[in-house]
Amino acid sequence: MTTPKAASVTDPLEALPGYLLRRAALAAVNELNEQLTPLGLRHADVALLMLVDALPKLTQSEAGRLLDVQRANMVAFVGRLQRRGLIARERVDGRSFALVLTPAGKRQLAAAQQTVKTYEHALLQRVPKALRPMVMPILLALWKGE
Amino acid sequence: MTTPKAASVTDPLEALPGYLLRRAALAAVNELNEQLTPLGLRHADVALLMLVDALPKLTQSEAGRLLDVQRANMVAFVGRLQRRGLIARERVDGRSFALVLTPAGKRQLAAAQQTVKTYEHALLQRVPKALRPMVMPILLALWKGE
DNA sequence: GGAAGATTGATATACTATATAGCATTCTAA
DNA sequence: TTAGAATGCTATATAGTATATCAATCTTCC
Repeated sequence: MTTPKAASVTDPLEALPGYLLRRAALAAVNELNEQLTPLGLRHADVALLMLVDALPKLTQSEAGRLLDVQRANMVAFVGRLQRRGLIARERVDGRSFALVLTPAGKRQLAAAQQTVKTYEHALLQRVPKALRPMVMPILLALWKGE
Repeated sequence: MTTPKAASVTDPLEALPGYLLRRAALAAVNELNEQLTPLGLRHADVALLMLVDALPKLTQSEAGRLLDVQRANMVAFVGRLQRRGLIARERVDGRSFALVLTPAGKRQLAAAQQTVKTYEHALLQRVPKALRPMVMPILLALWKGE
């Protein structure tokens, strides 16, 4: 009788909440990215589009702060979406612009929202019903300490 | 009276569990990495050390599968820890080796474990006591659907 | 026992995400 | 009005991750 291997082996990392948090997040983001590929978008793109849509007159660096993306990295990020005609920059100031969605951007966002909605729903669905109401409070607490 | 800005703005992304999951995980990993810098380790290093310690005779590519790291990327990863004298490779097969901790590796791991323990504890502490027992089940469910 | 296919470690390579430093321009506050 | 802060930007570096491919070795099945 051979010793059963990998399958039955106990991974000690799975006892660590921080590790689970990271693995769960990676798996989830990858899944979302896959589902977004038909739209030619990545999760970060959709996040920015949603942000710009929800917070009109949002500035490029304000968006960066909300998304935790360096000012320097926002340039190419926004630039790419602008080149694709999804976002426009409107001077609001001698040094900053407000980001706005173009009509095409709004359409793309609407499509992406559908995907995201389905994805988020499926994600929650994985959690046993009884625990589901605790998901958001727990994740918020883990992120910001409430 | 001016309109209050960024601080009071409602970020629509914060209503999405998937987004919270990712942000929480990023924040947590960054925090752990900071706490590990005195040891010259990154979170992934510690994960591998823990794995190798807990699962003796673990093979390089088995470790990769558990950590979800491509075989190709395990080469440099393990190589770096080997070059630092923390891990050794023992031929077990014409084509594969088992990974084992060197004495120095065991010492480094012990130190790292302390850091990790403190970190994991602080992480859990952020969650209100009543919700704490649900953290692990929820994260496991989000990751693997139970 | 031998051939076909799978597995392992490795190399090369590329792409994404992210971080820092520095710069010119513009705004804000003392 | 001047000192300091903020903004967008460039350049650059690093970490993480992905794919394709290779030679050597192992496994399976006839």
